[in-house]
Amino acid sequence: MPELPEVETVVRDLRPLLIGRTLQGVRRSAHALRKTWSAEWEPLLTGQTVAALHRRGKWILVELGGGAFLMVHLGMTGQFTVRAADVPGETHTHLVFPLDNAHELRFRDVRRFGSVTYFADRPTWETFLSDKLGPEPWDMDPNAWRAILSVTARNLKAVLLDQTLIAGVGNIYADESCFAAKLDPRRTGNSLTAAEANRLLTEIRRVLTTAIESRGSTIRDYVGGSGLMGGYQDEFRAYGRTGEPCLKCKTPIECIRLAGRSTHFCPNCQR
DNA sequence: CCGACGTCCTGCTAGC
DNA sequence: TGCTAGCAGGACGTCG
Repeated sequence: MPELPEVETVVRDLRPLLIGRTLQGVRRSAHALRKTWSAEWEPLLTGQTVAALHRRGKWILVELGGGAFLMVHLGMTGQFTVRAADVPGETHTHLVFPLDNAHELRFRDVRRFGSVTYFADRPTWETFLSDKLGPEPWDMDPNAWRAILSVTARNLKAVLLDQTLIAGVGNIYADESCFAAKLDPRRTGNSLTAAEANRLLTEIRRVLTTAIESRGSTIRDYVGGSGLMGGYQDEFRAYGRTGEPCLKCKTPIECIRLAGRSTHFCPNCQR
């Protein structure tokens, strides 16, 4: 669910709520997350002060004063929020970190595709992510992007969803980026001209930046770090608009299955 | 090696 | 009105 703009919003929301706060301990539910939470981490975290929050792709990194990190992935339905301790926890809250100010850092995840894991230091998580994540969209060198596309027979949708090629794009923003770039998501990477590849990267960056400014998109579960919903769902031009008229040419938006995901596009504008 | 597809999990709803 | 098949912001393992 949460893609780069939603994860970035969570991180920005959490910074003023978490930095300088001390973790008082850990409470957890009986349910297993995608990656197992280890009880051995709990004494290592307790008493640690939050020094910084970072985002890399769709991953959140909570940097602790002692040099260790909590690495969080929200999966499809994850929520990572700070709430007053006297506000009752919602169902599917799997990890609770009481803070030193009568608040709690809470990880809630209905489908449990998300995870929270502990890393002893920065090199350890950087190594863990190194073979999983390509560059951030704004760090992607246009020459490298053209090279990536030129050597693959996969369709654009599959390329955009592949986190090892470019980090942070998910199902919503893949569709919105293809629409903005006027490219048919069924096109193969190696069919794009250099100009088309450049256009796609430009539009990915623009769409993601605009979505961050709107605090991301709330379809169902997503909320920011303080519980606020996103606003970019009102700006969708392709995603979720099946059968509705294209906002440019009135042609009904089509929905097909691509890379195993529902894919929305305008068959007239996107070529 | 690359690309396609099933699987993990729960909740909601479109369509019968 | 009531039921259920199918689908949902993701990632990863397996198979051909």
